[in-house]
Amino acid sequence: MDIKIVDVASKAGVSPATVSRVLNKANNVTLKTRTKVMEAIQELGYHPNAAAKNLRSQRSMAIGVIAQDINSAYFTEIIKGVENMAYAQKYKVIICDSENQRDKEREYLNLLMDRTIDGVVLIAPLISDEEICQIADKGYSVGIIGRNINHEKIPCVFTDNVKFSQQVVLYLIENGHRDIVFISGYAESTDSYERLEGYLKALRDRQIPFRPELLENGDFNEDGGYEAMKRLFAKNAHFTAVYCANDEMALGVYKACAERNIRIPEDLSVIGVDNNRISKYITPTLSTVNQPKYTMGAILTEKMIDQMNDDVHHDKRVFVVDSEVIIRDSCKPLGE
Amino acid sequence: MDIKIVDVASKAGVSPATVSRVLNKANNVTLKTRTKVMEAIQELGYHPNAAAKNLRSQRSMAIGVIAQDINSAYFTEIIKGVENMAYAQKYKVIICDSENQRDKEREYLNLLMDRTIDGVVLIAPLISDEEICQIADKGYSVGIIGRNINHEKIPCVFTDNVKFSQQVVLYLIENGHRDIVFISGYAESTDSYERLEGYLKALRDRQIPFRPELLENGDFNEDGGYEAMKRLFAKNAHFTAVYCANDEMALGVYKACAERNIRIPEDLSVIGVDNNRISKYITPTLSTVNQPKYTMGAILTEKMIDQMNDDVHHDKRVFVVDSEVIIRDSCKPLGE
DNA sequence: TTGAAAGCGCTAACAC
DNA sequence: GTGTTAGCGCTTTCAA
Repeated sequence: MDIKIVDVASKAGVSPATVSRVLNKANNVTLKTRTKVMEAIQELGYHPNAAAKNLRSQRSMAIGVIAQDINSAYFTEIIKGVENMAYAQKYKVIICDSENQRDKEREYLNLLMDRTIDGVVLIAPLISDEEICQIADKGYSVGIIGRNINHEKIPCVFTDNVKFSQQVVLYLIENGHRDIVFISGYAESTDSYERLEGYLKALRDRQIPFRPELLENGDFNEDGGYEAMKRLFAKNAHFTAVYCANDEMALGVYKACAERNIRIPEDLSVIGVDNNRISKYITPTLSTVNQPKYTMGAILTEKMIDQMNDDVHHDKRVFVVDSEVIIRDSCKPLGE
Repeated sequence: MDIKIVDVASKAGVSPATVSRVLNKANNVTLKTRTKVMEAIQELGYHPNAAAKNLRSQRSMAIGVIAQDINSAYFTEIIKGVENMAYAQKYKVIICDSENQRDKEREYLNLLMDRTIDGVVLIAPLISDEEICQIADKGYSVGIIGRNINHEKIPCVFTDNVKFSQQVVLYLIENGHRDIVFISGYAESTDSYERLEGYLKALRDRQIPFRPELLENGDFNEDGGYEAMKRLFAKNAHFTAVYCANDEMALGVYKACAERNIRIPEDLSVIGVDNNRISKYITPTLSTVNQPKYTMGAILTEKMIDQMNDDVHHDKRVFVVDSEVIIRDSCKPLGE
C-alpha cells in the first residue's frame, strides 16, 4: 500500500501513536484530536496494514475452521455459526476445506503455527486425538466440534450420538420392528462407533438379540449405502427396518430398494441421521436426526475467543447439545 | 511464537539471511549449508512467522473468495475450484460468506485494502460494477465469476445465460409447448435478466407472442417460486410449462402444484437452472441446466494468480464457458 | 556462497 | 492527552 500511519499523522498534525490510539479506540484521546484524525483517515483513504499490525500485536484476529467438505450442509451450517460469532467479535474466519484428506488437514493446521490464525476450530477432524492434544500442549488454541477430547485446554461441542441413536432404534422397536439393520460409517469414526453403540443399547434395552448379519458398513456415502443394501439382499437376511448412520447412506438404500421394487415404508422403514436437505425433498421424505449445527459452531467459537482473550481456563469446557429425532414418511409401524 | 529465524541461524552456525534463503528455496546455497539449516529447522520445530514475512515481502500469498451463501452448492463447487488451483500454487484461500448482504461484502473487501489478501474472487457479487471497477482502478486484484465487467484489469468467467436459456425454451417449444411461464430471480440480478432475455429470444425465434401475464418474479428462492405459482393460478392464466431461473424456485413450483393436484410432467412441464443436487432426488427428477462450476473457479483463479505475479495484462481476460441443458422427468411433449 | 544491516508499518512503554 | 522511540520477525540489498 501507499499511504501509512505517519502520513495520516502528519496530515492531522499529530503523532503516529495518536493515530494508532484512535484506530484502536483507546479512550485517552480528546474528541477534538480524534475528529481531526478521523478526517485525515477519510481524506487519505487510509487502511491499516494488517501484516504490520499482526506482527506488532502478535495476533491476527483470525480463526480458522477446518472442515472435511464445504459441499456438505452439515459443515457449512456449523461454519455459519462460527462465522457469525467470530464476526460479531471482530474476528476474521479462514475456512479451510480439507477434502477429507488427513494431509490437507495437517497442512491447514500450519496456519496456527505460522500465526496466520490465532486459533482453529476443527469439525470432526480426521487426525488423531493425540495429534490434536500435542498441538494444544504447545500452546495453540484448538476447539473441536463433533467429539470429546480429554484435554483441559480444548473446548468441545458435540451431541450425544449414543443417546439419539438409542432413541431412533427404540422408536422402531416400539413400532413393532425387531429385525433392524444398522449401516455404519467408516470404521475409524467416533460418530459411527457411538451410533452403533446406541443401536446395540436399544436392542439390549428391549432384549432383542443382536444379529451380526444385520450390521453393514457404508462409509458414510450414498454408494456405500447402496452396496451395503445389496450385500444384505445377497445374504437373504430378514429385516423390516434400516437405520443408517447418516442420510447419504439412506439415499443409497432408497436406490437399492427402488431397483428391487421394495417399497418404503410399506416393505421397509428407513431412518437416517443429519437432516440433510434432500431428506425433506426425496419421496418418501426421510426420517432423520437433526443436530443444532449452527448453535454448535457458535457456542464453540464463543468459548474459544473467550479463552484466547483471557487464557484463563475456568468454567465449562465440554458442551453436549441435544439432537432431535425427526420422523417423516420413510417409516411406519410394522404390519399396519 | 517462541523460536525464530535467528535461533535457527545460530543453531546451524549461519546467518539469518542464509536461513531465509533456504526457506525460500534460493539456489545460491550449498547443499551442505542447506542440510545444516534444514536439520536445525527440524530439531527446533521452527515455523516462519507469517505476519513478519507478509510485512516484509508485501504480499500475503492468500486470496479471498466472497460468496453469497456457502450453504449453496453453486458457490461451494466454484470455491472448490478456486481452492484447489490456489493450493497448487501455494496460495491460501480465505472463504467469506457474505450472507447475501451488500455490507458484509464490502466489509470483506476490506481484506484487500488491509493487505490480508493479495486478490479477491467475487462470485456473483451484490455490489455494483462501478464499485468493483473503482477497486480495480486503485490497483487491487479482483476477478469475477458469473458476470462480465468491462474493465481491462478484471478477469471474468461466466456462462452464456442468454444462450442456454434460449435452448431451454426452444426445447419446450419443440415439444409442443407455447404457453410457457418464466419465473425470474430478483430484479437487479444480471443472471435473471439475461435468462429472461433468452426466454424472449426463443419465443421470438418461433414467432410466439410474448404474454406478459406469464412472467413472474420469484426472488431466486423456493418460497418465491411457490408464491409466483399461486399468483399465476389466481390469474387463471393458461400455461403448459414453467421455466424457472433457478432450481430453488422450481422446488416452490413443485410444492404449489402438489397442493393443487397438478401433476408434473403430465399437466405441467418444469425446468430449472443450477443442477442443484436436490433436482436429481426429487420426484419427478427436475430438468435443469448445469454450469461447469468447478472449472469456472479454477480458470479464474489461475488467471488471477498469473496476473498478480507478472502484472502484465496480456492475453485473454474474458472466459465464457458452456452450460449444458439436462432433461429429466419433469418435462414431456405436450399432449403425449 | 555467505553475512551485516536496514527497514517493511505498526503498537506499546515510557516520558512529558 | 500526546509524542518519542524501540522493536515485532522477516527479507533483501550490498559488500565481502
